[in-house]
Amino acid sequence: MPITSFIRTLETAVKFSHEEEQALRKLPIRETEIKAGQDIVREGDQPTRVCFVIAGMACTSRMITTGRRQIFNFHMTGDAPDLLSLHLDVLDHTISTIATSRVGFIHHDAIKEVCSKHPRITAALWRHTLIDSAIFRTWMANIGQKNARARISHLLCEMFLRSEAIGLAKDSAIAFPIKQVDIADALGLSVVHVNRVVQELRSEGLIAWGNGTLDILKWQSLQEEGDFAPEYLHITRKAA
Amino acid sequence: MPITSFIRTLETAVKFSHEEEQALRKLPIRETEIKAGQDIVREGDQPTRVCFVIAGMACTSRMITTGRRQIFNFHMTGDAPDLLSLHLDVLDHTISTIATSRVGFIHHDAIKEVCSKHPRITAALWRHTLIDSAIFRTWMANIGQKNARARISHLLCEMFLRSEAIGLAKDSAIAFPIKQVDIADALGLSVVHVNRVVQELRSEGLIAWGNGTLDILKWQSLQEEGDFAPEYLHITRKAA
DNA sequence: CGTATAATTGACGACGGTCAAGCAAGGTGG
DNA sequence: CCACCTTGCTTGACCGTCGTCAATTATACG
Repeated sequence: MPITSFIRTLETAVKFSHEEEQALRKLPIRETEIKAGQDIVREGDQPTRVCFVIAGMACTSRMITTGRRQIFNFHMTGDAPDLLSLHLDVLDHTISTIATSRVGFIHHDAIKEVCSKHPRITAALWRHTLIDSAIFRTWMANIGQKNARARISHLLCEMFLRSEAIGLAKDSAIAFPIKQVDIADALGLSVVHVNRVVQELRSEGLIAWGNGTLDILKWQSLQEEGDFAPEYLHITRKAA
Repeated sequence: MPITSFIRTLETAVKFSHEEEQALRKLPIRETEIKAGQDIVREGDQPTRVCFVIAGMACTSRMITTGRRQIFNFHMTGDAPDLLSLHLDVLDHTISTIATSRVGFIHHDAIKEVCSKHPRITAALWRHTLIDSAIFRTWMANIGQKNARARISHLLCEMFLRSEAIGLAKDSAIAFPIKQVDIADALGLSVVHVNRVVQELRSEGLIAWGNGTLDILKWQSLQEEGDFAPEYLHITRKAA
Protein backbone atom coordinates (compact mmCIF):
# COMPACT_ATOMS: atom_id res chain seq x y z
CA MET A 1 0.00 0.00 0.00
CA PRO A 2 1.56 3.31 -1.05
CA ILE A 3 0.07 5.20 1.89
CA THR A 4 1.75 2.96 4.46
CA SER A 5 4.97 4.96 4.49
CA PHE A 6 3.03 8.15 5.09
CA ILE A 7 1.13 6.56 7.97
CA ARG A 8 4.37 5.32 9.51
CA THR A 9 5.86 8.79 9.30
CA LEU A 10 2.83 10.29 11.01
CA GLU A 11 3.03 7.66 13.71
CA THR A 12 6.40 8.71 15.11
CA ALA A 13 4.66 10.20 18.14
CA VAL A 14 1.52 8.13 18.71
CA LYS A 15 0.42 4.87 17.19
CA PHE A 16 -2.96 5.03 15.50
CA SER A 17 -5.84 2.85 16.58
CA HIS A 18 -7.18 0.29 14.17
CA GLU A 19 -10.07 2.55 13.15
CA GLU A 20 -7.78 5.50 12.63
CA GLU A 21 -5.44 3.51 10.47
CA GLN A 22 -8.36 2.12 8.48
CA ALA A 23 -9.74 5.62 7.94
CA LEU A 24 -6.40 6.66 6.51
CA ARG A 25 -6.15 3.58 4.34
CA LYS A 26 -9.56 4.27 2.85
CA LEU A 27 -8.48 7.68 1.61
CA PRO A 28 -8.70 7.85 -2.17
CA ILE A 29 -5.20 8.27 -3.54
CA ARG A 30 -4.04 9.23 -6.98
CA GLU A 31 -0.59 7.95 -7.68
CA THR A 32 1.86 9.15 -10.32
CA GLU A 33 5.44 8.63 -11.36
CA ILE A 34 7.32 11.86 -11.97
CA LYS A 35 10.69 12.16 -13.64
CA ALA A 36 13.64 13.82 -11.98
CA GLY A 37 13.78 17.59 -12.06
CA GLN A 38 10.04 18.19 -12.59
CA ASP A 39 7.82 20.50 -10.57
CA ILE A 40 5.04 18.76 -8.67
CA VAL A 41 3.34 21.96 -7.55
CA ARG A 42 4.48 25.53 -7.99
CA GLU A 43 4.76 28.64 -5.88
CA GLY A 44 1.55 30.59 -6.35
CA ASP A 45 -0.59 27.50 -6.91
CA GLN A 46 -3.70 26.99 -4.82
CA PRO A 47 -3.66 23.23 -4.39
CA THR A 48 -6.86 21.30 -3.69
CA ARG A 49 -4.95 18.22 -2.67
CA VAL A 50 -1.85 17.39 -0.70
CA CYS A 51 0.97 15.29 -1.99
CA PHE A 52 3.28 12.82 -0.33
CA VAL A 53 6.40 11.03 -1.46
CA ILE A 54 5.99 7.30 -1.97
CA ALA A 55 9.43 6.68 -3.40
CA GLY A 56 12.28 8.81 -4.67
CA MET A 57 13.15 12.27 -3.44
CA ALA A 58 11.71 15.76 -3.73
CA CYS A 59 12.59 19.20 -2.45
CA THR A 60 10.82 22.45 -1.67
CA SER A 61 12.37 25.66 -2.90
CA ARG A 62 11.75 29.24 -3.90
CA MET A 63 13.31 31.47 -6.53
CA ILE A 64 14.65 34.83 -5.44
CA THR A 65 14.29 37.73 -7.86
CA THR A 66 18.06 37.91 -8.21
CA GLY A 67 17.87 34.54 -9.92
CA ARG A 68 19.13 32.60 -6.96
CA ARG A 69 17.27 29.69 -5.43
CA GLN A 70 16.75 28.64 -1.83
CA ILE A 71 15.98 25.00 -1.10
CA PHE A 72 14.06 24.71 2.16
CA ASN A 73 13.99 20.98 2.67
CA PHE A 74 14.45 17.63 1.04
CA HIS A 75 11.62 15.13 1.19
CA MET A 76 11.83 11.40 1.15
CA THR A 77 9.47 8.42 1.37
CA GLY A 78 6.60 9.17 3.76
CA ASP A 79 7.00 12.95 3.79
CA ALA A 80 4.13 15.27 2.91
CA PRO A 81 5.68 18.57 1.80
CA ASP A 82 2.52 20.63 1.38
CA LEU A 83 0.26 19.75 4.27
CA LEU A 84 0.29 23.47 4.93
CA SER A 85 -1.95 23.95 1.89
CA LEU A 86 -4.77 22.61 4.08
CA HIS A 87 -4.78 25.96 5.87
CA LEU A 88 -2.87 28.43 3.72
CA ASP A 89 -4.48 28.92 0.34
CA VAL A 90 -1.56 30.08 -1.79
CA LEU A 91 1.57 27.94 -1.86
CA ASP A 92 4.70 29.96 -1.13
CA HIS A 93 7.17 27.43 -2.47
CA THR A 94 7.67 25.05 -5.33
CA ILE A 95 7.92 21.30 -4.81
CA SER A 96 10.04 19.47 -7.35
CA THR A 97 11.52 16.04 -7.76
CA ILE A 98 15.22 15.53 -7.14
CA ALA A 99 15.14 11.99 -8.43
CA THR A 100 12.50 10.21 -10.41
CA SER A 101 9.78 9.67 -7.84
CA ARG A 102 6.46 8.09 -7.13
CA VAL A 103 4.08 10.63 -5.63
CA GLY A 104 0.62 10.26 -4.11
CA PHE A 105 -2.14 12.87 -4.03
CA ILE A 106 -5.07 13.11 -1.63
CA HIS A 107 -7.82 15.69 -1.92
CA HIS A 108 -8.16 18.25 0.86
CA ASP A 109 -11.83 17.41 1.32
CA ALA A 110 -11.07 13.77 2.00
CA ILE A 111 -8.39 14.62 4.52
CA LYS A 112 -10.51 17.23 6.24
CA GLU A 113 -13.32 14.75 6.62
CA VAL A 114 -11.06 12.17 8.18
CA CYS A 115 -9.68 14.85 10.49
CA SER A 116 -13.13 15.92 11.63
CA LYS A 117 -13.84 12.36 12.75
CA HIS A 118 -10.41 11.54 14.12
CA PRO A 119 -8.86 14.31 16.20
CA ARG A 120 -5.73 12.26 16.75
CA ILE A 121 -5.13 12.24 13.03
CA THR A 122 -5.46 16.00 13.00
CA ALA A 123 -2.91 16.14 15.78
CA ALA A 124 -0.53 13.86 13.89
CA LEU A 125 -0.76 15.95 10.74
CA TRP A 126 -0.28 19.15 12.70
CA ARG A 127 2.68 17.56 14.41
CA HIS A 128 4.19 16.63 11.07
CA THR A 129 4.10 20.28 10.03
CA LEU A 130 5.65 21.26 13.36
CA ILE A 131 8.55 18.90 12.76
CA ASP A 132 9.05 20.65 9.44
CA SER A 133 9.30 23.90 11.39
CA ALA A 134 11.85 22.35 13.69
CA ILE A 135 13.90 21.37 10.66
CA PHE A 136 13.58 24.90 9.30
CA ARG A 137 14.88 26.34 12.54
CA THR A 138 17.84 24.05 12.53
CA TRP A 139 18.64 24.84 8.91
CA MET A 140 18.37 28.52 9.70
CA ALA A 141 20.84 28.21 12.54
CA ASN A 142 23.04 26.15 10.29
CA ILE A 143 23.06 28.66 7.44
CA GLY A 144 23.20 31.71 9.66
CA GLN A 145 25.88 30.71 12.11
CA LYS A 146 28.23 28.12 10.65
CA ASN A 147 30.89 27.97 7.99
CA ALA A 148 30.61 25.95 4.82
CA ARG A 149 32.32 22.86 6.21
CA ALA A 150 30.01 22.62 9.21
CA ARG A 151 26.91 23.34 7.13
CA ILE A 152 27.65 20.58 4.68
CA SER A 153 28.60 18.07 7.36
CA HIS A 154 25.39 18.85 9.18
CA LEU A 155 23.24 18.36 6.11
CA LEU A 156 24.87 15.04 5.28
CA CYS A 157 24.28 13.81 8.83
CA GLU A 158 20.63 14.83 8.62
CA MET A 159 20.07 13.12 5.30
CA PHE A 160 21.67 9.96 6.55
CA LEU A 161 19.59 9.72 9.71
CA ARG A 162 16.38 10.45 7.87
CA SER A 163 17.14 7.80 5.30
CA GLU A 164 18.06 5.34 7.97
CA ALA A 165 14.84 5.99 9.87
CA ILE A 166 12.77 4.81 6.92
CA GLY A 167 14.94 1.80 6.30
CA LEU A 168 16.88 3.10 3.33
CA ALA A 169 20.35 2.83 4.80
CA LYS A 170 22.66 -0.05 4.01
CA ASP A 171 25.18 0.03 6.81
CA SER A 172 26.78 3.45 6.59
CA ALA A 173 25.56 4.20 3.05
CA ILE A 174 22.40 5.74 1.63
CA ALA A 175 21.07 6.50 -1.83
CA PHE A 176 21.88 10.12 -2.48
CA PRO A 177 20.42 11.58 -5.68
CA ILE A 178 21.10 15.14 -4.52
CA LYS A 179 23.52 17.12 -6.66
CA GLN A 180 26.17 19.52 -5.49
CA VAL A 181 24.15 22.43 -6.90
CA ASP A 182 21.24 21.40 -4.73
CA ILE A 183 23.41 21.41 -1.66
CA ALA A 184 24.68 24.82 -2.65
CA ASP A 185 21.13 26.12 -3.02
CA ALA A 186 20.10 24.58 0.26
CA LEU A 187 22.97 25.99 2.26
CA GLY A 188 23.45 29.39 0.71
CA LEU A 189 26.80 28.51 -0.86
CA SER A 190 28.19 28.43 -4.38
CA VAL A 191 28.62 25.12 -6.19
CA VAL A 192 32.30 25.80 -6.48
CA HIS A 193 32.72 26.11 -2.77
CA VAL A 194 30.53 23.11 -2.01
CA ASN A 195 32.82 21.16 -4.27
CA ARG A 196 35.94 22.41 -2.49
CA VAL A 197 34.59 21.28 0.86
CA VAL A 198 33.31 17.95 -0.42
CA GLN A 199 36.79 17.27 -1.80
CA GLU A 200 38.19 17.96 1.62
CA LEU A 201 35.74 15.67 3.41
CA ARG A 202 36.50 12.96 0.92
CA SER A 203 40.26 13.26 1.11
CA GLU A 204 40.10 13.22 4.88
CA GLY A 205 38.18 9.96 4.69
CA LEU A 206 35.03 11.26 6.36
CA ILE A 207 32.74 10.42 3.48
CA ALA A 208 32.65 8.63 0.17
CA TRP A 209 30.22 10.07 -2.30
CA GLY A 210 29.66 9.22 -5.93
CA ASN A 211 27.29 7.49 -8.34
CA GLY A 212 24.25 8.49 -6.34
CA THR A 213 25.50 6.92 -3.13
CA LEU A 214 26.71 8.60 0.01
CA ASP A 215 28.76 6.58 2.43
CA ILE A 216 29.54 8.11 5.79
CA LEU A 217 32.84 6.57 6.77
CA LYS A 218 33.42 8.43 10.01
CA TRP A 219 30.07 9.25 11.53
CA GLN A 220 31.45 10.54 14.79
CA SER A 221 33.81 12.98 13.10
CA LEU A 222 31.23 14.22 10.62
CA GLN A 223 28.76 14.79 13.41
CA GLU A 224 31.30 16.86 15.29
CA GLU A 225 32.27 18.82 12.22
CA GLY A 226 28.62 19.73 11.69
CA ASP A 227 27.79 20.25 15.34
CA PHE A 228 24.95 17.88 14.64
CA ALA A 229 22.41 16.90 17.30
CA PRO A 230 19.61 14.75 15.88
CA GLU A 231 16.80 15.57 18.31
CA TYR A 232 15.21 18.16 16.03
CA LEU A 233 14.32 15.42 13.55
CA HIS A 234 12.04 13.79 16.13
CA ILE A 235 12.90 10.35 14.90
CA THR A 236 11.60 7.73 17.28
CA ARG A 237 11.47 4.79 14.99
CA LYS A 238 14.51 2.74 14.07
CA ALA A 239 14.52 1.10 10.69
CA ALA A 240 13.81 -2.60 10.53
CA MET B 1 -9.03 41.63 28.03
CA PRO B 2 -5.45 40.49 27.54
CA ILE B 3 -6.45 37.56 25.34
CA THR B 4 -8.17 39.77 22.79
CA SER B 5 -5.00 40.46 20.83
CA PHE B 6 -4.30 36.76 20.60
CA ILE B 7 -7.82 36.09 19.36
CA ARG B 8 -7.49 38.82 16.75
CA THR B 9 -4.23 37.33 15.53
CA LEU B 10 -5.82 33.90 15.20
CA GLU B 11 -8.71 35.42 13.30
CA THR B 12 -6.74 36.60 10.29
CA ALA B 13 -8.19 33.77 8.21
CA VAL B 14 -11.63 33.06 9.63
CA LYS B 15 -13.71 34.99 12.11
CA PHE B 16 -14.76 32.99 15.14
CA SER B 17 -18.38 32.43 16.00
CA HIS B 18 -19.74 33.88 19.22
CA GLU B 19 -19.42 30.53 21.01
CA GLU B 20 -15.90 30.01 19.78
CA GLU B 21 -14.82 33.43 20.92
CA GLN B 22 -16.50 32.90 24.29
CA ALA B 23 -14.73 29.56 24.71
CA LEU B 24 -11.43 31.29 24.15
CA ARG B 25 -12.29 34.12 26.51
CA LYS B 26 -13.11 31.68 29.28
CA LEU B 27 -9.64 30.15 29.13
CA PRO B 28 -7.87 30.63 32.46
CA ILE B 29 -4.90 32.91 31.89
CA ARG B 30 -1.96 33.67 34.10
CA GLU B 31 -0.47 37.02 33.32
CA THR B 32 3.01 38.29 34.18
CA GLU B 33 5.21 41.23 33.47
CA ILE B 34 8.73 40.27 32.46
CA LYS B 35 11.69 42.61 32.24
CA ALA B 36 13.72 43.02 29.09
CA GLY B 37 16.33 40.40 28.35
CA GLN B 38 14.81 37.63 30.47
CA ASP B 39 14.08 34.08 29.33
CA ILE B 40 10.41 33.13 29.37
CA VAL B 41 11.00 29.46 28.56
CA ARG B 42 14.23 27.74 27.70
CA GLU B 43 15.46 25.26 25.14
CA GLY B 44 15.09 21.81 26.67
CA ASP B 45 12.08 22.74 28.78
CA GLN B 46 8.94 20.65 28.55
CA PRO B 47 6.27 23.30 28.92
CA THR B 48 2.81 22.43 30.21
CA ARG B 49 1.40 25.71 29.03
CA VAL B 50 1.72 27.98 26.04
CA CYS B 51 2.58 31.64 26.25
CA PHE B 52 1.49 34.62 24.20
CA VAL B 53 2.68 38.19 24.06
CA ILE B 54 0.22 40.72 25.43
CA ALA B 55 2.49 43.73 25.14
CA GLY B 56 6.14 44.33 24.47
CA MET B 57 8.35 42.16 22.33
CA ALA B 58 9.97 38.73 22.55
CA CYS B 59 12.15 36.59 20.36
CA THR B 60 12.89 32.91 19.89
CA SER B 61 16.50 31.85 19.57
CA ARG B 62 18.98 29.05 20.03
CA MET B 63 22.60 28.99 21.08
CA ILE B 64 25.10 27.21 18.86
CA THR B 65 27.96 25.39 20.56
CA THR B 66 30.44 27.81 19.00
CA GLY B 67 28.91 30.46 21.24
CA ARG B 68 26.94 32.10 18.47
CA ARG B 69 23.21 32.71 18.62
CA GLN B 70 20.52 32.39 15.98
CA ILE B 71 17.33 34.37 16.44
CA PHE B 72 14.46 32.67 14.60
CA ASN B 73 11.72 35.21 14.93
CA PHE B 74 10.53 38.27 16.80
CA HIS B 75 7.17 38.17 18.51
CA MET B 76 4.82 41.01 19.18
CA THR B 77 1.38 41.56 20.69
CA GLY B 78 -0.91 38.66 19.86
CA ASP B 79 1.81 36.18 18.88
CA ALA B 80 2.09 32.78 20.54
CA PRO B 81 5.68 31.63 20.10
CA ASP B 82 5.41 28.13 21.56
CA LEU B 83 2.15 26.69 20.31
CA LEU B 84 4.32 23.88 19.01
CA SER B 85 4.77 22.67 22.57
CA LEU B 86 1.21 21.34 22.30
CA HIS B 87 2.59 18.56 20.10
CA LEU B 88 6.34 18.46 20.55
CA ASP B 89 7.31 17.73 24.11
CA VAL B 90 10.80 19.23 24.33
CA LEU B 91 11.23 22.85 23.34
CA ASP B 92 14.04 23.33 20.82
CA HIS B 93 14.43 27.05 21.29
CA THR B 94 14.51 29.65 24.00
CA ILE B 95 11.94 32.43 24.17
CA SER B 96 13.16 35.67 25.72
CA THR B 97 11.95 39.20 26.06
CA ILE B 98 13.49 41.88 23.86
CA ALA B 99 11.70 44.65 25.70
CA THR B 100 9.92 44.59 29.02
CA SER B 101 6.76 42.68 28.19
CA ARG B 102 3.45 41.48 29.46
CA VAL B 103 3.03 37.77 28.83
CA GLY B 104 0.05 35.46 29.25
CA PHE B 105 0.14 31.72 29.92
CA ILE B 106 -2.54 29.13 29.22
CA HIS B 107 -2.29 25.49 30.25
CA HIS B 108 -2.12 22.89 27.52
CA ASP B 109 -5.03 20.97 29.04
CA ALA B 110 -7.30 23.98 28.82
CA ILE B 111 -6.39 24.63 25.21
CA LYS B 112 -6.70 21.00 24.23
CA GLU B 113 -10.15 20.85 25.73
CA VAL B 114 -11.29 23.91 23.83
CA CYS B 115 -9.81 22.42 20.65
CA SER B 116 -11.65 19.15 21.09
CA LYS B 117 -14.93 21.03 21.19
CA HIS B 118 -14.14 23.61 18.54
CA PRO B 119 -12.38 22.25 15.46
CA ARG B 120 -12.19 25.69 13.91
CA ILE B 121 -10.09 26.83 16.85
CA THR B 122 -7.78 23.88 16.27
CA ALA B 123 -7.53 24.94 12.65
CA ALA B 124 -6.76 28.53 13.60
CA LEU B 125 -4.01 27.49 16.01
CA TRP B 126 -2.56 25.12 13.46
CA ARG B 127 -2.69 27.88 10.90
CA HIS B 128 -0.86 30.21 13.25
CA THR B 129 2.02 27.73 13.45
CA LEU B 130 1.97 27.39 9.66
CA ILE B 131 2.39 31.12 9.27
CA ASP B 132 5.40 30.85 11.54
CA SER B 133 6.78 28.29 9.12
CA ALA B 134 6.15 30.64 6.22
CA ILE B 135 8.13 33.29 8.06
CA PHE B 136 10.92 30.80 8.68
CA ARG B 137 11.11 29.97 5.00
CA THR B 138 11.32 33.59 4.04
CA TRP B 139 14.01 34.27 6.62
CA MET B 140 15.93 31.28 5.36
CA ALA B 141 15.82 32.56 1.79
CA ASN B 142 16.80 35.96 3.11
CA ILE B 143 19.80 34.72 5.04
CA GLY B 144 20.85 32.15 2.48
CA GLN B 145 20.60 34.18 -0.72
CA LYS B 146 20.96 37.89 -0.04
CA ASN B 147 23.66 40.28 1.01
CA ALA B 148 23.67 42.20 4.25
CA ARG B 149 21.95 45.27 2.87
CA ALA B 150 19.04 43.32 1.43
CA ARG B 151 18.69 41.18 4.53
CA ILE B 152 18.46 44.15 6.83
CA SER B 153 16.09 46.07 4.59
CA HIS B 154 13.86 43.03 4.39
CA LEU B 155 13.75 42.56 8.13
CA LEU B 156 12.90 46.20 8.74
CA CYS B 157 10.06 46.00 6.23
CA GLU B 158 8.71 42.90 7.92
CA MET B 159 8.83 44.41 11.37
CA PHE B 160 7.08 47.50 10.17
CA LEU B 161 4.20 45.68 8.49
CA ARG B 162 3.68 43.39 11.44
CA SER B 163 3.61 46.33 13.83
CA GLU B 164 1.24 48.19 11.58
CA ALA B 165 -1.11 45.21 11.35
CA ILE B 166 -1.69 45.28 15.08
CA GLY B 167 -2.13 49.02 15.21
CA LEU B 168 1.27 49.94 16.57
CA ALA B 169 2.43 52.14 13.71
CA LYS B 170 2.25 55.89 13.89
CA ASP B 171 2.45 56.96 10.27
CA SER B 172 5.73 55.58 9.02
CA ALA B 173 7.19 54.93 12.48
CA ILE B 174 7.04 52.00 14.88
CA ALA B 175 8.41 51.26 18.34
CA PHE B 176 11.60 49.31 17.79
CA PRO B 177 13.22 47.89 20.93
CA ILE B 178 15.42 45.54 18.90
CA LYS B 179 19.15 46.15 19.19
CA GLN B 180 21.75 45.93 16.46
CA VAL B 181 23.15 42.75 18.04
CA ASP B 182 19.72 41.17 17.78
CA ILE B 183 19.55 41.99 14.10
CA ALA B 184 23.01 40.54 13.67
CA ASP B 185 21.97 37.33 15.44
CA ALA B 186 18.78 37.13 13.41
CA LEU B 187 20.45 37.61 10.04
CA GLY B 188 23.71 35.76 10.48
CA LEU B 189 25.83 38.92 10.41
CA SER B 190 28.27 40.60 12.76
CA VAL B 191 27.19 43.63 14.77
CA VAL B 192 29.91 45.62 13.15
CA HIS B 193 28.60 44.95 9.70
CA VAL B 194 24.99 45.54 10.69
CA ASN B 195 26.10 48.89 11.96
CA ARG B 196 27.88 49.73 8.71
CA VAL B 197 24.76 48.97 6.69
CA VAL B 198 22.43 50.78 9.06
CA GLN B 199 24.67 53.85 8.75
CA GLU B 200 24.31 53.63 4.99
CA LEU B 201 20.54 53.29 5.07
CA ARG B 202 20.35 56.26 7.40
CA SER B 203 22.67 58.48 5.40
CA GLU B 204 20.74 57.67 2.23
CA GLY B 205 17.57 58.79 3.95
CA LEU B 206 15.80 55.44 3.76
CA ILE B 207 15.29 55.11 7.48
CA ALA B 208 15.62 57.00 10.72
CA TRP B 209 16.32 54.80 13.70
CA GLY B 210 17.16 55.77 17.24
CA ASN B 211 15.79 55.89 20.77
CA GLY B 212 13.73 52.77 20.31
CA THR B 213 11.91 54.12 17.29
CA LEU B 214 12.22 53.09 13.67
CA ASP B 215 10.93 55.46 11.03
CA ILE B 216 10.79 54.20 7.47
CA LEU B 217 11.23 57.31 5.38
CA LYS B 218 11.28 55.71 1.94
CA TRP B 219 9.12 52.61 2.06
CA GLN B 220 9.25 51.93 -1.65
CA SER B 221 13.04 52.05 -1.80
CA LEU B 222 13.53 49.95 1.31
CA GLN B 223 11.15 47.35 -0.03
CA GLU B 224 13.11 47.15 -3.27
CA GLU B 225 16.43 46.98 -1.47
CA GLY B 226 15.15 44.03 0.53
CA ASP B 227 13.28 42.38 -2.33
CA PHE B 228 10.38 42.36 0.11
CA ALA B 229 6.99 40.86 -0.79
CA PRO B 230 4.62 40.85 2.18
CA GLU B 231 2.37 37.91 1.28
CA TYR B 232 4.23 35.44 3.47
CA LEU B 233 3.08 37.33 6.56
CA HIS B 234 -0.54 36.48 5.75
CA ILE B 235 -1.74 39.79 7.08
CA THR B 236 -5.35 40.35 6.15
CA ARG B 237 -6.30 42.86 8.76
CA LYS B 238 -5.43 46.52 8.52
CA ALA B 239 -4.93 48.34 11.76
CA ALA B 240 -7.76 50.52 13.01
C1' DC C 1 30.04 60.54 38.70
C1' DG C 2 31.42 55.67 37.85
C1' DT C 3 29.83 51.76 35.53
C1' DA C 4 27.42 49.05 32.19
C1' DT C 5 25.25 48.82 27.84
C1' DA C 6 24.92 50.00 23.07
C1' DA C 7 26.56 52.19 19.07
C1' DT C 8 30.38 53.50 16.21
C1' DT C 9 34.79 53.64 13.72
C1' DG C 10 39.13 51.85 11.61
C1' DA C 11 42.48 48.45 10.18
C1' DC C 12 43.20 44.04 8.48
C1' DG C 13 42.37 39.65 6.67
C1' DA C 14 39.66 35.34 5.47
C1' DC C 15 35.96 32.80 3.83
C1' DG C 16 33.63 32.09 0.16
C1' DG C 17 31.83 34.17 -4.47
C1' DT C 18 32.61 34.86 -9.39
C1' DC C 19 34.46 33.86 -13.73
C1' DA C 20 36.24 30.75 -16.84
C1' DA C 21 37.97 26.71 -18.47
C1' DG C 22 38.66 21.71 -18.46
C1' DC C 23 37.12 16.99 -17.60
C1' DA C 24 34.25 12.77 -17.02
C1' DA C 25 30.19 10.12 -17.96
C1' DG C 26 26.16 8.96 -20.16
C1' DG C 27 22.89 9.27 -23.75
C1' DT C 28 21.59 10.03 -28.65
C1' DG C 29 21.75 9.64 -33.45
C1' DG C 30 23.74 9.07 -37.90
C1' DC D 1 30.63 2.31 -33.45
C1' DC D 2 32.00 6.64 -32.92
C1' DA D 3 31.10 11.79 -33.05
C1' DC D 4 28.49 14.93 -30.42
C1' DC D 5 25.97 16.97 -26.85
C1' DT D 6 24.37 17.58 -22.29
C1' DT D 7 24.84 17.39 -17.45
C1' DG D 8 27.49 17.48 -13.45
C1' DC D 9 31.92 17.70 -11.31
C1' DT D 10 36.45 19.77 -10.80
C1' DT D 11 40.20 23.13 -10.73
C1' DG D 12 42.60 27.67 -10.63
C1' DA D 13 42.95 32.67 -10.36
C1' DC D 14 41.24 36.65 -8.48
C1' DC D 15 38.63 39.57 -5.61
C1' DG D 16 34.87 41.45 -2.50
C1' DT D 17 31.77 41.10 1.24
C1' DC D 18 31.82 40.58 5.60
C1' DG D 19 34.12 38.92 10.10
C1' DT D 20 37.48 39.81 13.74
C1' DC D 21 39.91 42.60 16.86
C1' DA D 22 40.32 46.66 19.28
C1' DA D 23 39.58 51.10 20.66
C1' DT D 24 36.41 55.15 21.13
C1' DT D 25 32.21 57.42 21.80
C1' DA D 26 27.43 58.03 23.31
C1' DT D 27 23.56 56.96 26.56
C1' DA D 28 21.46 55.38 30.58
C1' DC D 29 21.34 54.25 35.24
C1' DG D 30 22.14 53.81 40.15
